Amino acid sequence: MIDLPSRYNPKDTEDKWYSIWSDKGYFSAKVNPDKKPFSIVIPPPNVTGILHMGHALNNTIQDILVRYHRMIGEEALWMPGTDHAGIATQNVVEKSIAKGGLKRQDLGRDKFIERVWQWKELYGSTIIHQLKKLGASCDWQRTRFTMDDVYSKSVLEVFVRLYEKGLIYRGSYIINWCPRCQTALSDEEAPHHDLNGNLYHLKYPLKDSPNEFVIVATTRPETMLGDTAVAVNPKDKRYKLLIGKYLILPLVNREIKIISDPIVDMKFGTGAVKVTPAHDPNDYAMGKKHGLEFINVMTPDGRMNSLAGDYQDMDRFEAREVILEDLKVQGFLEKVQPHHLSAGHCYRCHTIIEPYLSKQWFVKMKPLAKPAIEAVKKGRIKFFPSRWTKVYLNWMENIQDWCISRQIWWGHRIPVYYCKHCEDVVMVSATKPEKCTKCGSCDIYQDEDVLDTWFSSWLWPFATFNWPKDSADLKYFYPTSALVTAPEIIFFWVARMIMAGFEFMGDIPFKDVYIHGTVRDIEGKKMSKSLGNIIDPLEIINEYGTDALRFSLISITSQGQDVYLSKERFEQGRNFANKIWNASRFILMNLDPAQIRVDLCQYSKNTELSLINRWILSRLYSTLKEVSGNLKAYRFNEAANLLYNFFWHEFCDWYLEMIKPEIHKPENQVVMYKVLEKYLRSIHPFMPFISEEIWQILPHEGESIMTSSYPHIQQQLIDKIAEEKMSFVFEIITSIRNMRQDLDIPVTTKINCVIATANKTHLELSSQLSPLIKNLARVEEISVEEKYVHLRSSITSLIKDTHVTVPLEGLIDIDIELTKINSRIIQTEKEIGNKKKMLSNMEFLKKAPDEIVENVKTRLAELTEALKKLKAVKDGLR
RNA sequence: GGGCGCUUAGCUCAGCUGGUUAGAGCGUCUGAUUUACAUUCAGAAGGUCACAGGUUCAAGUCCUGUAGCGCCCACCA
Repeated sequence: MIDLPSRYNPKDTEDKWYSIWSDKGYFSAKVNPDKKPFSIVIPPPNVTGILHMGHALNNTIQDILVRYHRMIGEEALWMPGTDHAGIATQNVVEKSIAKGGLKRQDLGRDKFIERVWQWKELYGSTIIHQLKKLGASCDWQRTRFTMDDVYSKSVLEVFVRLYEKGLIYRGSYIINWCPRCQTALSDEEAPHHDLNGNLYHLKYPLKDSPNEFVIVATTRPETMLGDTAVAVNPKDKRYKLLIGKYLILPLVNREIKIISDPIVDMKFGTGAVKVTPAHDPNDYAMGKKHGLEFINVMTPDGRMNSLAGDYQDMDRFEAREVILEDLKVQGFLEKVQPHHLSAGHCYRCHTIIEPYLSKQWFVKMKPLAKPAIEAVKKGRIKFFPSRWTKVYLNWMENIQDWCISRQIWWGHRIPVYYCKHCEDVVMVSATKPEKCTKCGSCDIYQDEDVLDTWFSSWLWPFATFNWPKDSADLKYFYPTSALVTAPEIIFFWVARMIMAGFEFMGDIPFKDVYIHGTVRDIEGKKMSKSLGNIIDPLEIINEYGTDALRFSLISITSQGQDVYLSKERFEQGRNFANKIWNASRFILMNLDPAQIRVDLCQYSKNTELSLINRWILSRLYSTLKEVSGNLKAYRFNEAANLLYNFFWHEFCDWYLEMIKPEIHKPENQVVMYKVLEKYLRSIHPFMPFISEEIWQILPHEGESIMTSSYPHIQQQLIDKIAEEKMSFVFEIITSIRNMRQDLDIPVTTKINCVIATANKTHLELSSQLSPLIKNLARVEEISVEEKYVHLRSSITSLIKDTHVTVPLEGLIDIDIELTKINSRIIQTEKEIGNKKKMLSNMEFLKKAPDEIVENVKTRLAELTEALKKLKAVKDGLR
C-alpha cells in the first residue's frame, strides 16, 4: 500500500509540479480553430513590484478562470507581462544610484537609462517568479514588457495616429506638477487628500486710497507673489464700486486690477479672491478670459524663482511662512482661520501637488469616450459587480483631456521632433526624420519628454499581440474574455483600454470586467509597507502552502467586497488542504486498483447502486452544477465554499464514515474512487498543487490534472429523492447522538433505540439502514416499529413523522425532558398558528404562487402531525 | 457638494430573482479517539438581521429617511 505522511507538506509538491507543467508546455496557448478561445491579459505588475496580497488575490482569481476554462475545453490564454512604471521605476533607480552619491543628471540621460535597463535585468523578473510561486498558469513565453521594442512601436504608432487625427495637441495649461518627481501628472495621478490648513485673510491696499483695503482669502499665501488681479462677483454689492480700480500688491508693490467674474463665490471667504493665473486652474481660466498676465513664481522643484524677489530659492512652504511673517509685520495679514481643504498628492511619492503652468502634451478624450460609453451602456462590456458601471459612466461622461507628457527619462520618448532653425516646425513620426520638413536642415532634435506609463498600458489587450501587425493570434484571442482588476484602476486603466480598444481595434478589448475588492488588514486599513501591516503572501505560502493561500483568499472574497485579512484566516485553507490530503490518504490505503475499472455510467439508469452511493454521487453533481453556475457569475467564494462543504462535511464526515465498514465492497470502491478523482479535478483551478499531487498518485488517465477535463455534470445521477432520504437518516443519527450527549451518556454505555413511524418510506429506510444508524450513532439494537408506544424511562425525539426513542433506565430526569418537550410543543404550536393564519388569508391564497401555498399546506400538515406526536411523547413521559 | 459600499451570532463575514425553521469560519463550552486527519470527530450555547417609517399576501432581502463606519469623485480661493 502507498505510504503517505499524515500531514500534507506543500513544500514537497509545489515547485515540482510547477516546473513539470512549465516544461511540458501546458501553459502555452495557440490559435486553434477547433476550440473556443478564452483569453485574459494580466494587469501588468510594475517591474519594480513585489508580490503583495492584492496581487495574490488578483492573480488567483485569474488563474482560477484560466484553469477552469482550459479544463472545460477552451483554448485558454493568460497573457503575462510587466509594466515599465515610468516614475516608480525611475525613483527606484535614482535611489539606488544615490547610494553612490549620484544623481541622474550626473549620469546623463543615456547612461541613466542604461542603468535602468540593468536594474530591470537584475530585478525586473522578481514579480514574475513570485507569480509562479502562486501557481499562475500564464503563457510565460509570451511575457511582454511595455518597454520592449515591439511594444514600444505600438505606443509610438498610437501617438502618431492620434496626432494625425487631431486628438493629440500641445499647449500651456495648469497641470498637476509634482515638485519632487519634477514632472507633470494626469488628474488621476494626483488624488486629493484632506489637509488641515489655514485660510489666510490678506489686506490688499487700494492704489488711490492706501488706507483702504480689499481683503482676500487664500490657503496658499506664497502664490500672492504671482497675483495679477483680484476678482469679485459682479453681483456683489460690497465691491461693486471697486471693480476696475487698482490695488497695490503688498510685498511686491505691483498694481493689480479688480475684476469681476461670476465664477467668484460671494459666500466664500470675503467674496474677493486673489487671482494667480499661473498657479491655479480657476485663476488660469480667469487670466485667459480677462487677458491677465501669467506670472510663474516657482521653480520646477517647488522653490521660489527669480520673480519672487527676496524669496527666491526658498522652498514653497518655507516661503509661505516668511511671507506671512512679512505680511504680518507690515500689517497686511488680517487674520488666520483654520480651514479644511484637500489638495492633490503625487500618487508615487505623496508630495503635495503644485498646480503649475507649463507646456504639455494632451489627448482629447471626449471623442474617444463616446464609443466606450456606448459599449458599456449597451451591455457589450459588463462590470461585475454591476455597480461599477455607474462609476465608470460617471467618469467617462465627465472626462477631461489627458496630460500624457512626463518630464522624466524612463519611458517612451515622445515621437516629436523639432528643427533648431524653424521654431514653428513640429514633426511627429515614429522614426526620427532625416531633416526638417521646412528648411531641410538636419539639425533636428527630439522632444525631451516621455509618455505617461498609462499611455502604453492602455494598449495592453492588443499591443501584447504585437499590434499593429495583423496576426493570427490577435484575430483569435481579441477581444479578450475577461479582465480581472481592482477598483483603483478603473479610470487609469480599464476605461482607457476600452477607449483604445475602439479607437485602434474597432472593438471592445474584453467582455467582462470583474472588479474585486481591496485587500485590507483586520482594522480595515489598506495594506502598505509604510503602515507595516503587510501580510506577505510568500510568507503564507512558505508556512501554509500556495493552495492554502489561494483557497483562503478566495473563500473570503465575496463579490467585490473588500477583504479584511489577518494571518489566522489562512489556517482555514491549510486545514482544508490537509483534510483533502488525509481523506485521499485514507482512500488510497483502502483502494484496490483492480476494483475500480468500472464505468460509472452503467449504474446511471438503474438502482443497482446503494442509496448511500447514489446519494454521494448526486451530491457531487449537484455541487458541481452549482459551482459552474457560480464561476460563470464570478461568485468565486460561493463556488469555493460549495466545494469545501461538499468535501469536508458530506464526503468525509458522512460518506466515508458510512462506507468504512464495507469499504472493500466493489461498488464502494468504485464510487469513492470516482468521487475523489472527479473532486480533485473540480478543485484543481482553486488548489492546483495538492490536486495534482494526489491525482498523480491515484489511478488516473492522462498526463496531468491540469490538462484533464473538468468533470461533466451527469444530470442523470442527480437524485433529489436519494438526497432527501439520506438527510432523513442523518437527522435520525444526529438526534440519537444528541440525546446521548444531552444526558451525558458515555459512548461506552450501550443504548438501544426504537424508531417508530407510520410513514412507509421512512419505515423501510430505517430498517434498511439500521446497521448504518447503529454504527454511526453507536446504538446496540434498533427496532423499527409502525406504531409509537411510549416506553418507561425513555426519551423520544421527533424527526419529521418519526419517533426516535432511546430507553434509558435510570438516566432520565423527567422534569428536564418535560421542559424540553414543552418548549418544542410551544414552538410547533406557534408555527402552526402562523401557517393557519397564512392559509386563512385570502390575499395570500389569491396572490402567492401555487407552489408556495402548497408548501405552506404541506408544512402545516407536517406540523399538525408533529404536534400530535409530541403530545403523545409528553403524555408518555408522565 | 455629489456618488458608492457597509451595519446579520462574542469576532470576521456569507445570505444571488422577496417565499418553509437566517448560515459559515474562528472563538467559547461539553464530550470523544489503539491508526485517514487534534490542521480531527460528535454535540451545545449564542441573532429584535443598525434604527424609524413604507411597499407587499409575504421583507435580512425592495423603497424612503436617520445614525455610525469606510471608500471614491469634485475647478472647497
